[in-house]
Amino acid sequence: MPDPLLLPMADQPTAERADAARNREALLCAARRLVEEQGVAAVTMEAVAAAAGVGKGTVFRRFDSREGLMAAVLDFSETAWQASVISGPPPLGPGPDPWERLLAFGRSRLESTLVHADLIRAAGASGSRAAGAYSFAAMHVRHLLDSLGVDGDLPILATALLAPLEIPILDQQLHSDGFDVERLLAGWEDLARRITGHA
Amino acid sequence: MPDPLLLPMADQPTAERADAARNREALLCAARRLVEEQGVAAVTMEAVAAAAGVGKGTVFRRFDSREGLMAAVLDFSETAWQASVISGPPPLGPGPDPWERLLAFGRSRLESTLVHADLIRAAGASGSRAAGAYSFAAMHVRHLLDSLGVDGDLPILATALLAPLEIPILDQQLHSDGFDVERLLAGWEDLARRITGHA
DNA sequence: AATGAAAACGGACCGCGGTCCGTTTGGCTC
DNA sequence: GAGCCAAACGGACCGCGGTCCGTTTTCATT
Repeated sequence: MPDPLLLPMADQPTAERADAARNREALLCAARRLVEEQGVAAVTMEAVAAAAGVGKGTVFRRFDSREGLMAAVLDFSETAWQASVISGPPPLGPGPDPWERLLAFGRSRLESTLVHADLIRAAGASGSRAAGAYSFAAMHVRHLLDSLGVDGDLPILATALLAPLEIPILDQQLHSDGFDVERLLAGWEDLARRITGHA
Repeated sequence: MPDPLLLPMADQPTAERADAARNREALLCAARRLVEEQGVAAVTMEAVAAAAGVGKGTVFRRFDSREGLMAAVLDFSETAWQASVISGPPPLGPGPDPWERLLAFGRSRLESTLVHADLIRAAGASGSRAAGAYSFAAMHVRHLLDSLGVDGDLPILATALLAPLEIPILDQQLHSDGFDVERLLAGWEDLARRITGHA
């Protein structure tokens, strides 16, 4: 019988077994290498499995699907970006002027999305949103809007601001419509001005 | 030697051969039936080919890919909707008040997108945009914005208005964030008000 | 009607994402 | 350390999207 004094520790429901954790790490590592050496298209589940020295079934057990694996790879880069938004230097990081911060956010988000475009596309539905109720970006924008004294349905307005920066919309504008990045950025800042009512 | 007097007629480069046209029709027909009887997921290229009584290769020859086929099926419904926007009854169709028309457009577009959601997802990148330089919807919104006297980069502003009505964004808001359709619609109208500067 | 070349056809074939299930392994308890 | 069970493993297997290429059909020309 387990000691009842040890039970209330309430660690996570069931931790990951040692071999499982090791394999997860090896797989993520192999996937990252494949992405940067041969591009996203070359990242086959079988290739990743082989590169990590495990069976194909294991990849699926750890990441559910190719999209899940891509999302995990993406998360790696994404986390660094989030950190610079939360605690980096102004104007992107915390600073006195929310408006400047919003502009910096838009520019940074646009760049970051374009850099990881292939990965985001490959991550499918998991490419844009995080695990929690709101994605990090939505929460942040909502917060900035609040700081700017905007009133209205802030979660919805935040989405309206983020939507034109999502990959499907960017793809259309850049590749079908032929707009260039400068124009998109200027347009986005205009949109932000109209939504916030900022001078 | 071909008669030079007949050459300058300049009909379309090369018309579709009779059997090809017949098969295209049969395939589209079969695909539509499969969609409405068994859902989009059941629409396999092989299934469509079998239902139309042709070989699998023919389906690809006519529609390039599954996405292409889906886009063709979608186009069928889409055309009817476009007609009602162009020449239907107000407020969606032509009328005296562009603002009311814009609101009607948003509502109608949202509904239509949700109704065909599965098909649009299956049509991938071809799901949202048309063949020409601008999709029909973008052109229409751009025109309405112009009628309302909005100034700025109208193509970009039109995209900003359409982006929150695209499937990926709707999916996130409806399924991850848990917003309901009423709220999305109210939010969109607010967005339209802010963008146009309408009272 | 005969003919010849371009276009269309069909189905075998390939690669990849995803599943299944018999086998192995890690980490408990005694 | 022995023994047990849940968890993890691995690779054969399946279905589908997409390609390829030898065969058939259409149609313009004569």
